[in-house]
Amino acid sequence: MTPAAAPPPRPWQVVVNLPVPAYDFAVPHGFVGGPPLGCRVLVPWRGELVVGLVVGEGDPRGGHRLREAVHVLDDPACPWVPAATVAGVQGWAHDARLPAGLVWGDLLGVGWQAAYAHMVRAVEGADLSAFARKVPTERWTDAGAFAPNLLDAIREQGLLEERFTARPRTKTVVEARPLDDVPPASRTVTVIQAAAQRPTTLTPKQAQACAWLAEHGPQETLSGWAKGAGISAGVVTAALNAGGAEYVRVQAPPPEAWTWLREHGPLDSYAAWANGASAQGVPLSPTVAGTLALRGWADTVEVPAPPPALPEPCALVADPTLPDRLPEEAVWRLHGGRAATRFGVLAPRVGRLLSQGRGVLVLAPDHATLRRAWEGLSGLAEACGTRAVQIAGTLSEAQREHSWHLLGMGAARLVIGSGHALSAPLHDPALVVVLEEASDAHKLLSGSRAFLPDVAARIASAHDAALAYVGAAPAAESVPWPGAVLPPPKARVHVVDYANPPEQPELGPLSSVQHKQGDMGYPISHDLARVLRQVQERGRQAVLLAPRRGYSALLRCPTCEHTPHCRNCDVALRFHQETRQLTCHQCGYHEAIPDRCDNCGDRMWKARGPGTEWIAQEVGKLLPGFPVYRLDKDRQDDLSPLHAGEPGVVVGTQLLLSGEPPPNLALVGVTLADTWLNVSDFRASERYHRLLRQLAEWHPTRAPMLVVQTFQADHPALRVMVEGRDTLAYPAAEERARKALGYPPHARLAQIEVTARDPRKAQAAAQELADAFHGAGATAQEVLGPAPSPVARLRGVYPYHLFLRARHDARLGELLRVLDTRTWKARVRVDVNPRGGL
DNA sequence: AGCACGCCGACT
DNA sequence: GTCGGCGTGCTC
Repeated sequence: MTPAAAPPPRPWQVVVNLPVPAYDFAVPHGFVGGPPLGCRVLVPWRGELVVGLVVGEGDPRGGHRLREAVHVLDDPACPWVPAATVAGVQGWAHDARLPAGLVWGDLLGVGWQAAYAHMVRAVEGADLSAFARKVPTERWTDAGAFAPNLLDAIREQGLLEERFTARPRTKTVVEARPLDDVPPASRTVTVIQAAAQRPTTLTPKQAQACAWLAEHGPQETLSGWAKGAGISAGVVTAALNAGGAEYVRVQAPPPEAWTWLREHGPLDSYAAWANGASAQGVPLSPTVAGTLALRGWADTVEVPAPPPALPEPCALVADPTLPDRLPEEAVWRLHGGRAATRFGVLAPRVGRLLSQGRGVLVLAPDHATLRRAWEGLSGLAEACGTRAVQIAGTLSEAQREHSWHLLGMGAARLVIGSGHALSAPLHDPALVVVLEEASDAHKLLSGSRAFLPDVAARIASAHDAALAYVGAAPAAESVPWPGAVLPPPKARVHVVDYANPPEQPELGPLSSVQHKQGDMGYPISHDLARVLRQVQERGRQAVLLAPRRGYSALLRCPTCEHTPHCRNCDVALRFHQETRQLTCHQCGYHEAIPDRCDNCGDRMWKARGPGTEWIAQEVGKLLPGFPVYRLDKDRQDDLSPLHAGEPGVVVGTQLLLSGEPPPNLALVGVTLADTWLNVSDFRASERYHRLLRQLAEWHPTRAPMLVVQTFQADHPALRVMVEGRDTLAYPAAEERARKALGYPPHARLAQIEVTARDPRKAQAAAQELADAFHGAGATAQEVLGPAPSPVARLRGVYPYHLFLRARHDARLGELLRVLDTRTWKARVRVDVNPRGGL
C-alpha cells in the first residue's frame, strides 16, 4: 500500500514594492511550517531577486506553474511586520481596490533593501554547459560573479544551490597596520652615506663634501647633502659618482602619522586621519595618508557599524500616576486644550499600558505634531521601564532600521511616528493614538492615496487595540465617538470685515462701495497695520499667514481682462516677482512674464490675489527697518534670530505651522481667510476652523492676538472663536450638518477618477462607468457625476470625477464591485474616503 | 513603477 | 528602408 500523497503546500502570497497585486510563489524547497506571514522573503522577479513580504496564502492549484520563493529573510517567530498588521492592511487594500504592492510600498518604509551575503554553486552533477559563458561550478562562489538573469535561468531549472547570510550594517575605517605586517620595503629608506674608504681620486671640494657627510651622518637626498655641506649640487653628485659616497637602504623609523593612527585610530576616512593628525602637530594631507596606506602602513577595513544614535527621550513632563479619566471604549477621542495639556491627560493611560508590558503606537501627521508628541510622551516610556522610538522620514535609514529592531525585540514599546510607524513590529499593541485626525497631512498625495487614520483604524482593530483620536479640534467624523473634551486655550480674536467697511459719513454710499477695499487697507488692513506698528514699537514678533506663495495669484490685462494660463493645466499662472516668472503651481511649468498681452497687445499687467512676496513687500513699506522674514516652499529664510528672541515679522504659508512659533509672538495675522473657504470641498469650513484653533494653540504658553481679515466675518467657524465657545461647538454643528447632507460620517464616499489624454475619451469612459453603476442598481443619490475635475486639464490630461456616496462600508463595497466586472477604456483610479474636491 | 512589444509618422 | 514617438500589457 502506498501512502496517500501529501497535499501540495499552499503557495504564499507575496507583495513587492511595486504597484502590482500580491503574487503567488511556491514554498521554498525544504521549508517547514506554516506560511511565514509578515516575514520578508527573496523572490525571483524579472530575472532578479527582490525583497517581498508574505501577506497570505494563495490558491493551491494555481493556473500556471509558480516560481519558488528563494529564501526567507526573517525568523517566522519574529516577523518583520506583525501578522495582525498584515491582515489589517490587506483588508484595507482590498476594500480600497488598490494593488497590495502599492499600499505596502507606501506604508512599509523600512526593510525593502536587505543586506545579505549570497553564495551559489551548481547542484552536484548538473550539466550547465547549455548556458552561456561563465556559469557556477560545484564550489561555493559569490553570486555577484554571475549575471543575475543567468543565475535565475539556472535557478528556474532547479540546478542552483544558494546560501544566504545576513550581513550586518558595516562601515569602512582606516586603521594602522601592525609593524610586523608592514612590507619590509616600506620600512626601509634609501640614504646617501659616506663610503667607508674615501677614494684618493677626489678633488679637494669633493673630499670636503665627503668629510661633512661622514661627520653629519647619512642624508636622504643629494640636495640635502649639498645644502648641509654648503657645496654645490654638481660637486656632491661628482663625489657620489667618484665613489666617495653610496646609496644604501637602512631601517627607517615608522612615520609619525602611522604612530598617531595606531594611538588614535581606527578612523572613518583618510581625510579624518589627515585632519586629526595635523590638528595634533603631525602634518599630514589626505593624499599623503592615502600614499602611506598604499605602502602598507594602514588598511581600510569593513567593521560592523555601531548602532546609530537615536533621538534622546525628553524629560518626563506628564505625571503618569494621575487618575486616568479617559474612556475605556474601543474607540474614543480627546480634544481641546493645548498640546502639552492633552499629552498630560493622555499620560496616565499610556503609562498604565506601558507598565503592563503592552505597546502603544502614536501616529502624527506632520513633523511639528510628531515633535510635540515626542516632548510630551517619550519621557514616560523610561519611567515605565521601556523606551520610546521614532519611525519617521526625518530619521536616517539606519536609525529607522535600528528602531524597528528595538520594537521587534520588545526593547521599545512606545512608537511615535509617521505612516511608516503603522506597520512597525510593536509587541502586543493595546492603544493606537491618531493625532490631529482631521489633518490633510494624513492623506498621502501619491501612490495609494491612503488616508492614514483609516489604515490605523484597521490595524488597531486587527490587533484588538483601542483607537484614540487626539488633537486640538475633532474631525466631524470623530464627534459621535465617546470622548473627553478640554476647554480651548483662550484666544484674542479680532475680525477685519472687508465686506462691511465702517460708515464713512462724508462720502456717499456709491463712492463708499467703489473704494471700500482701498479705504480699509488691502491687502493689509488699517487695523492689522496698527497692530503691526505696535509690534514694531514694542520689539515683539508677528506672523502673517498669506494664502499662497509667489507674488500674486494671477496677472490680468487691465484692458481686455486676459489672464495668462498654463499650457498643460487649466489654471492661471502664478506671478513670482523675484524670479520675474509666471509659474504653474500644479505642474511646475514656468515662463518669463510676457512683454505684452497676447490678446490685445497692451503692455500693462495688474496683479490680483496677494501671495507671500506681495504681503512681505507691503510689510516692508509699512514697517521700515523692521526685519521681515519669509517662509514658504520657494523661500525658507533662516528664522534663528527670531527664535533667539529678536523682533521681526514672518510672512509665510501654512508651512509656518510645521515649525516652532517665535518665542515673543504677539500677533498672528490671517491676511485673507476666505481662501480656506473658497474651495469646492465639503470639509473646507472644518479645515478653516481647525486652522484657527491651531493658530490659537500654536504658541505653547502665550495667547497672541489673532487678526483675521475676511469677507465672511459671520462664518460660524470664525464666530465660535470670537465668542469663546467650547472645543466641540463648531465640530458638533458641522457633524449635524453632515447628517442632513448625507456626508461622512453619515455616509461613505469614494471618488473615481477617469483620466485620458483625449477629454472626449475620458468623458465617455466616465459616463460608461456611471451607467454601469446605475445598471447595477445604484440610485441617483449614490452616484454623483461624472463631472470634469475642478482643474479640467492637469499636466496635459483630462480627469473626470465620479463620486459614490453609500450609506455604509458594505454598500460601498457592493458598488465598487462594479469596477471589477470589465475593463474600461480609460485609466480608472479609486480613492476611498477622498479629501479635497466635491 | 519599469520594461518590453508594437504600431504609425519623419527622415537618411 | 530605418529611427523613434508613446499606447498597451506584463511582472508569480
